[in-house]
Amino acid sequence: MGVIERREREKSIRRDCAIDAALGIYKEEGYHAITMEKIAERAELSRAALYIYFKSKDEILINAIITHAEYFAEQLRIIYDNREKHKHRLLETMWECFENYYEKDPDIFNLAQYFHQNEIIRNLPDYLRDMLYKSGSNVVHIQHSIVGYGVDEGIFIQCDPRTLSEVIWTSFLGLMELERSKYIFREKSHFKVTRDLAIKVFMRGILNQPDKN
Amino acid sequence: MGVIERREREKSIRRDCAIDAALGIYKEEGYHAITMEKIAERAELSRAALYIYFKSKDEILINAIITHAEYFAEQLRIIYDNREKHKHRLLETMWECFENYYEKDPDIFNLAQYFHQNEIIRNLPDYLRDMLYKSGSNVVHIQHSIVGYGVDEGIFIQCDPRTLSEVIWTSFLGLMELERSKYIFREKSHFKVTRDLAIKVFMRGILNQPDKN
Amino acid sequence: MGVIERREREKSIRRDCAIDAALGIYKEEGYHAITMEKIAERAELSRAALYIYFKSKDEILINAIITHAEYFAEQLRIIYDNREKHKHRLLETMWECFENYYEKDPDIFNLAQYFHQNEIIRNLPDYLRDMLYKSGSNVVHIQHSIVGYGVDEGIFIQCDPRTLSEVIWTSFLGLMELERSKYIFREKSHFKVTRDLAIKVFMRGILNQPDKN
Amino acid sequence: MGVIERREREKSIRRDCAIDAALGIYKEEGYHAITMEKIAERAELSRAALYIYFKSKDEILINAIITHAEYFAEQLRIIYDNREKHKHRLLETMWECFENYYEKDPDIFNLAQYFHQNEIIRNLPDYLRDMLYKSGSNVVHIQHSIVGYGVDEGIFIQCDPRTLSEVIWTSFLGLMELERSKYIFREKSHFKVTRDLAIKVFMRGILNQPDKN
DNA sequence: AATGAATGAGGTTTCATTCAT
DNA sequence: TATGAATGAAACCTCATTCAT
Repeated sequence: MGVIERREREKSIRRDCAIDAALGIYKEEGYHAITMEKIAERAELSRAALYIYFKSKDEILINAIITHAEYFAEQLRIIYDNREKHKHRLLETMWECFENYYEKDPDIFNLAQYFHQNEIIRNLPDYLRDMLYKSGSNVVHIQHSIVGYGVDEGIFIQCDPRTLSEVIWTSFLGLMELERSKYIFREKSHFKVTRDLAIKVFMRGILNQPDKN
Repeated sequence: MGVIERREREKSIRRDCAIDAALGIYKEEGYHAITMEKIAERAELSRAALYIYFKSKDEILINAIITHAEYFAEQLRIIYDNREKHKHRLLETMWECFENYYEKDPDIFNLAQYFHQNEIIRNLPDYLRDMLYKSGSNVVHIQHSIVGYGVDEGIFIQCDPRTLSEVIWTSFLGLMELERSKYIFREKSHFKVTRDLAIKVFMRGILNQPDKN
Repeated sequence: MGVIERREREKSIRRDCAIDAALGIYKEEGYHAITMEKIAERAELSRAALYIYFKSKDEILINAIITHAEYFAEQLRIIYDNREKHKHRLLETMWECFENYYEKDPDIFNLAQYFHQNEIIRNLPDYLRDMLYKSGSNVVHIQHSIVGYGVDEGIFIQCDPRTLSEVIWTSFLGLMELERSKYIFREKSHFKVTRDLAIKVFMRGILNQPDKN
Repeated sequence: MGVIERREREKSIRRDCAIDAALGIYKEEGYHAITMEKIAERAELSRAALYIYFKSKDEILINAIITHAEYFAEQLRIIYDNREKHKHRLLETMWECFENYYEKDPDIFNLAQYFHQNEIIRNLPDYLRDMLYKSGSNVVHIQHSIVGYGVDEGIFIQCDPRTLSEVIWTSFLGLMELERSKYIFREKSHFKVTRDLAIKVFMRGILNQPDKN
């Protein structure tokens, strides 16, 4: 038993190695540069060995995304569990959580967005699509719960909580996309300024009594 | 003379054909599926002929984006020129313009966002990067002007117009990114609902006297 | 008649233009870089127009070589015609002629050698091979005559004049090949020194009474 | 261990196969006809497999040249090591060595000359240029040593040995170039006659006391 | 006579994946 | 379990040449 367990653990370590390798490449050289050869090299494995742990290249990437999403879901759950405590700063707390998620690993965040595009998903085999879907649903579900609480408590404006949840997420996404395309449009230093204004505007729009804040 | 003119027109038509073909493929099969062979086939040209009209595959795509951006800039300019008339619905008018831009060809919009990513731009030859940059700057410039007007007139909250312009654009971008990843998260019909709430929230946050609207 | 003549002359000028263009490219960028497009551009003609004056790309190049060879043959003929005068410096005079030929246009000289390679010639259509052959024979023939005179007069060592003619030519060729590959083996400044020693050695080997010189 | 060794040997064999294939094509169809597809076909490998063993097409050819040059350098070294023994026939011995080198594989010899041309080298990546350069330098260096010995011992005429070494090499090169272009100018059978005269003339020019020989 | 447009054929290289060992 | 070797399939791009006008 001990042997089997150890093996399982080793296997799991190797999987993580490969996932990290893939992300490292994404970070340094971009999506196009992720090749099985490079992943293998970084993970100190042979290319063929990767296929022992993963069925395909996409599976590696999807796993990277899911791992990250799980962390995100956890953080959101913590907020929900302590919702009473966060009552007076619910929106800010959510944003901070989003930003943590992003900042923990901006590359993986972007990779996730990349994969969530229609085009990519369409060409995925079913089982990977399902993995992605489940992981995404989970996150969405907790977000809904938090926003639902905010609406119920009269913290947010009165509306359908699922929809509002999407709007909040949306406003964050847009900011990140701006950040992503910063190269072409704007100097980097300006980003924080834009972010701050975005939050301000947003709070004004969503909170029931923005003045109070 | 007539001959030269006709030739120019034909040439222009063929260029457009190629661009359309590329977009068609993007629409149906996604970015990765765009190959010179497929473009050629759709445009009813040989692969080699494409290289008469464009120096490279990227040039085709960049041209698609720029053409579209020019249309967008034009629409924005019209708004600016008639800013007095739009005074009472300035934010809505901008949003409608954004949506028109998006809806005129959602694929090209997405393609543009795709190309604006750091990773992609980094690997573009200088002359294409410049084309993209100029086209982008132009749009941004007009947006700034409109928002500047809104701030000056006290329609929008008091703040730096360039920053606010970015925030507005950002909020739209996020919505579009949600739309893009709709496949995984949500049923399509829900999009409009989310959109409407987003606008409402946003107007509340940006307009000086949201009640009046 | 005048019209026809003028046309002929114009045609001839255009041909020369194309030939010059091809050589210019060879000089500046090397054999691989010679493309019909570049030739056309330099000759201020369209690519298609080149095919009015020449049946193929090779024909242009072969013509370049032949034109140059004719000049060479002429110079050799002048030496032969004045052989009595050159009696006391016959070998030097020949070498000087070779060097003039080379220096007039080193690139075309090298191009000629290039084309004279088995591989290239084998793939030439018959009519071009014949042109090359005739032009080459002509040069060889005059060289033979000069060397024959040198042998008859006892200036050169006693041997078959055709063979000796080849040996002389050979010794020159080798030097040029060294020059051609100078990049890899040697600093340029050293070339003249090598040349001078080569001539000295050679005169010692060929002349009947080298001391006298 | 045995496994690793065997693998190494097999790998080496495959590399040689590819090199041989390339040379075979060069021999039969000329430089321009060398394509990766043909090499692969002859070496009974896939095109992609070639890229396991070599980084590029040029690398295959350069390797062919270097392998051959190493053999040449070895032969020259043997002469140098036994220089005392060869004292009375030093020049002839060198020539014989040159001819062996040439005859062992005339095609590779010609290919080497081809690559040593300025134009070709200019477009080579640095690491290949260096390989070529090192291999060439090595050969040149040993030649210099031998000729240096000949000059010191008073066998050759008194002069700078490096320069004389180049002159000797040059005279051989020229003969080979004649051979290469034999197709156009002369019947093959005549080559030996020319060669013999060339050597005779050359010995007369270079040796201190040609009569003695 | 002249040309813009078009193309067929071919070139090098890349990469995810498989398989024998 | 692990891997070195191998490959099929595809991608982008080039160029000499032809043809309709």
